[in-house]
Amino acid sequence: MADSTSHVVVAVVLSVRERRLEARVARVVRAPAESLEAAFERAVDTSGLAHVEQLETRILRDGTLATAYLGLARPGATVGGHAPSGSDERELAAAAQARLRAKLSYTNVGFALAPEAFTISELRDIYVAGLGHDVSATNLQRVLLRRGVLERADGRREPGRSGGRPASLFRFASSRLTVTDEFAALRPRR
Amino acid sequence: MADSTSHVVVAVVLSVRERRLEARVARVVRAPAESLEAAFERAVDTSGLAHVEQLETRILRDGTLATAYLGLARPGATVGGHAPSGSDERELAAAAQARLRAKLSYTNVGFALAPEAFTISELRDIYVAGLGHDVSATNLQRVLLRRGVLERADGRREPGRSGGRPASLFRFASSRLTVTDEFAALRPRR
DNA sequence: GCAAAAGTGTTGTGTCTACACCCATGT
DNA sequence: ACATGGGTGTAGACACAACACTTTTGC
Repeated sequence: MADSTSHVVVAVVLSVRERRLEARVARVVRAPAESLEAAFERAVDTSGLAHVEQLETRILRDGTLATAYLGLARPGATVGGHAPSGSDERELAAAAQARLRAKLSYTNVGFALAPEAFTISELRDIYVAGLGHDVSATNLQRVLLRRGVLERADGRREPGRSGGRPASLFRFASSRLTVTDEFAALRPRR
Repeated sequence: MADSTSHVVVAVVLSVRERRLEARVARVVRAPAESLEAAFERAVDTSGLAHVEQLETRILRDGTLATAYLGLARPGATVGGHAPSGSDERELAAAAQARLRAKLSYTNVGFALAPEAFTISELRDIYVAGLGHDVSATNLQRVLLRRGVLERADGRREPGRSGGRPASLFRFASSRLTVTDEFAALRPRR
């Protein structure tokens, strides 16, 4: 572990469970001549991941060189790994959370945390967990529809025993990361 | 170089010269137990750099593990290194450029490319080079002043022989990276 | 009918682009 | 006087938050 010539790949996988953002961590020593992606795939079960991106490379407190990746899993996916433990893992988990938080605002990355179809309230819970602050379902719907991130899906969700209007279902229009909020400032002239 | 156990730090330094964005690249093998920052400082003259951040880690085509950094230099700083050559270096330079371009829009990172004091036209040239598209001096001034990124400096620039109104000087309010455009969307409720 | 949950209408605010117009200098 | 470059005024487009109101269900 503390071998100064070895290279470790750390996977930080985030997902929303029970309205909370959960982080799981796994690490693997990259074999010589092994690609970073291959090492990552040995670290976690990538079949449950809807999005992966590189986070950062640093030297851990024990002297190991480590490259961290962020993975996003939809609810219910089996992820593996363990809860972050130790300063390095906690810092990397925090970095992953910060990255997710920023990208939720200006990309469609929510697709990687949401199920296939969902109501706006369910999506709201996911955004609240990911962003760490309250979000209005009303405005969330309007913003994401206007940006073309969401589209209506067939069917509705029947209300529970306490009643209420049945909710329509929505889905993400794309499952590939795209930047949706071209910055209004300093954009090219038409 | 192609030793699969060695770790290389690649510095990509961007600066604006003659209204063009120029990239210089330097690389260094990181010594065992050497920090990433120390290796970076061996690669380039950091005294001329106003901002540094990590770009990405990848395995180069020759099999070497490489961690790339982006450095930004003000005009006239002596940088060292060489023009990007080879696919890897060109791709890393392109990644650096993309990163700069995005950050110019929503941070104050322009401070790292601009001299101490400058006219709006001069700043406009820097933004045009960094963004790769045309920018209106009128709106650039207003956006950056409104965001508090720029402030007025003392003095004016005398016109050249072709005449024209003398230009006032401005400076960046801060020389530390800050995100200036909190995304209007999905921001926390007050 | 009443409570609960979902969704729409509407208003106000802020930030941006575009462009007309005014200002200060050299020749 | 006129050209040149700097800077301001202002109008219009757009995206957002906030909140009142309507819709659709269970009980």
